[in-house]
Amino acid sequence: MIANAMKADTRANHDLTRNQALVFGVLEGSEAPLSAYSILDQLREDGLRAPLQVYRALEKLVDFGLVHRLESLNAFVACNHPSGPEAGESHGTVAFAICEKCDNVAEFADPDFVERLRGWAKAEGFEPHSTIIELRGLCEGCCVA
Amino acid sequence: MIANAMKADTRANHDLTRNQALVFGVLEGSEAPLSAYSILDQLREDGLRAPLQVYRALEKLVDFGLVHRLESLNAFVACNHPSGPEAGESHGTVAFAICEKCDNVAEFADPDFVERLRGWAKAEGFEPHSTIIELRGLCEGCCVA
DNA sequence: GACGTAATGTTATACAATAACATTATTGCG
DNA sequence: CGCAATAATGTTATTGTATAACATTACGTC
Ligand SMILES: [Zn+2]
Ligand SMILES: [Zn+2]
Ligand SMILES: [Zn+2]
Ligand SMILES: [Zn+2]
Repeated sequence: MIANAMKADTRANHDLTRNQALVFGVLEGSEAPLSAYSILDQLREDGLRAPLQVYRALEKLVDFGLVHRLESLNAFVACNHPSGPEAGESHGTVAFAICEKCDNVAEFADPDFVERLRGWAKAEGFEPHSTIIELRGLCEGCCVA
Repeated sequence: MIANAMKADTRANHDLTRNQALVFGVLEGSEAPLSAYSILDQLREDGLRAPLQVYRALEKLVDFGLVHRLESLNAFVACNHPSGPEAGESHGTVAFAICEKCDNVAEFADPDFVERLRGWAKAEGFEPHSTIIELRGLCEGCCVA
């Protein structure tokens, strides 16, 4: 699968440490976003014992652009951008659509939308260093049901 | 002051209970967003003892549209929409620009980019029930300094 | 006054994140 | 290699955020 090859690449590019690789692995294998503590629970067998070990790995992974933090959930997801993590996106603005029924998270970036936000900021003299956009609701599958 | 009169009106319209009025009062009097626990600290003299008393009041105030929750801060602010709380805004989409130096929060609503978001959602079949937009950065005053 | 509903008070607990400190790899260089 | 700088790890304790569960009290309505 091409997407997996790409992910393996970016992972290698960043030379993930053991803990980072473990945490990233759990997130990659999960459909839904996960809290740091539930990640920890899945890594007890691998020797992780303390929340801090997970939080430290997450911090790096977020820096690398491999993982996103969802502020409205206090949870984390592996990057699932259509064009792959870091394809010019990792340092751009991303938006998330979070289904409250099935926990699916769709990730997207709309340049026009971002441009409009930037326009408002500029007019106000506000200098944004990060932008959080999270839609909560029902995904297509859960909407009809 | 007209703004205060307006706020008093909306407060009266909702017939705030004692605890709700106390919590709202603290938020109105604060420049920066406040956590539930720091609100509680300011209300010990008034008889409040437990976090739940504050959280319950906050839940109602958010429902009324008098208060907003900032997801990226785990904190709350009194509504400061230009046209006043509930001026057609309370059930619309609002965005926040949060200064990380002085803690000032600017609240704004841009119908155009809300429309654009809605367009994306519709195309994806996603039915949003709430939208979170938070810009983190430096406000005009802190930007130059 | 009896009933349903909403608000309140209280205690205990769950969940999320960081502080502080000791230890161990890794890397780059003289 | 020997050594210093840097980054990653491990561990314990603590702080901060939010809710569960249950008992009680006020309030509107018939
Ligand atoms: Zn991404
Ligand atoms: Zn869904
Ligand atoms: Zn508002
Ligand atoms: Zn500022």
